[in-house]
Amino acid sequence: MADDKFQKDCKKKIMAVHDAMDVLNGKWKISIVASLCYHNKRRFSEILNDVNGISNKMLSKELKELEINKLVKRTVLDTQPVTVQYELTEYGKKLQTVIKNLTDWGAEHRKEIIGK
Amino acid sequence: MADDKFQKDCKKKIMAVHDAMDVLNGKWKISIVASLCYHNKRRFSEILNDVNGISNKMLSKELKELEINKLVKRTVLDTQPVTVQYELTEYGKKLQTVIKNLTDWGAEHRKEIIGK
DNA sequence: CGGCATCCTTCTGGATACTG
DNA sequence: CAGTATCCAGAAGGATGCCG
Repeated sequence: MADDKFQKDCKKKIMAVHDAMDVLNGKWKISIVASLCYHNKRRFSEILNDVNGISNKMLSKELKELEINKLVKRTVLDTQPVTVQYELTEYGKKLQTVIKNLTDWGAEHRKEIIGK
Repeated sequence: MADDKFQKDCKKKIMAVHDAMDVLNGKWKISIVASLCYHNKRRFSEILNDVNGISNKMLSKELKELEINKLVKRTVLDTQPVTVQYELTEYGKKLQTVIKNLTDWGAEHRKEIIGK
């Protein structure tokens, strides 16, 4: 039946979404990507300041995971003392649309809660 | 300086994204929303089947949280035995764009990993 | 500056069984 | 069918201190 095919298609899509979220799990990962999305190149301490409430341990850990998943590129500049720059890879940049949508939705959502 | 304003704007946007993810935290919430996004009206056991790997406990819990945050509407139909229908609220439907973007990205991402 | 190591608490979520 | 209850392991994540 065609229903069957439709059903299977939906499951596939839902799994795709789940896969996407697998890479973006953790309390801060999306915020980090957002920071890099809005700033292009960004240093460790700058991201630490961008993302409200994150600890250096978590930033370090989640950045590493994002790097492993090829969303983020890490560059060490040999200044004194050491400076490290992070940026989205071409692949990571494909999330920009998602981030922007989430930004809009989040801003609206905030109004919705504060409104009460 | 204008730089200062830009910086503040970015922080606001990043916080908005974080707010959004606050509502969508948990391992399964986005997948559940995706299921309701692609199916419109959906029963408890159907979602259980849609979302691969979720337990009834988690489904129940996360649906409740989504309901509290006004993303999902729950309707009990008085059939025998009881049937419960879930659907996105108008507000929740505003996430459809995000879900669709994530679906596309997730599908691509899957290729990327399997390709290796 | 950009981390890593350690400790410790809280939260997450799976398995299983039970209820109206 | 649509949940709830309990039990419990392991993961997440905060605080703090140390290092090149």
